[in-house]
Amino acid sequence: MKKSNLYQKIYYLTKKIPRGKVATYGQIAALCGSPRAARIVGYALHIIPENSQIPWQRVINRQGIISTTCFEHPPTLQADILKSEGVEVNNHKGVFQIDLKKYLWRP
DNA sequence: AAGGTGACTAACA
DNA sequence: ATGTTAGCCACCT
Repeated sequence: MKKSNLYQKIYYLTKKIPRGKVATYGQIAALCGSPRAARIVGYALHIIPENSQIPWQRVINRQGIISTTCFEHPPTLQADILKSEGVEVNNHKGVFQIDLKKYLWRP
């Protein structure tokens, strides 16, 4: 069950992202104390347990773009959930983008 | 055990 | 501005 301390931190911090806000992979990594572990954050969310209660949809890349490739969690679904939480998601020709100036979580 | 991979970034050309 | 390159580091095979 227990993966690694880093993963636990990632999941813990992701849960702290408030509704209506988003965070970037690098941001989560930095809060974990590993500023260079952005890719690990992505991987951690990729293998996220289904019943984990973790708001994976609130984590996006540095450009404010939804970058999931996971078949179980497609960008369309992520965009829908975010919109339902009050986050503006611009569908720019199949690329879902969010205004980080407005919606980036600032701890 | 060792090499490959990726829901990333920042730095260059 | 857009495309390419190189670091990154825990997990997977």
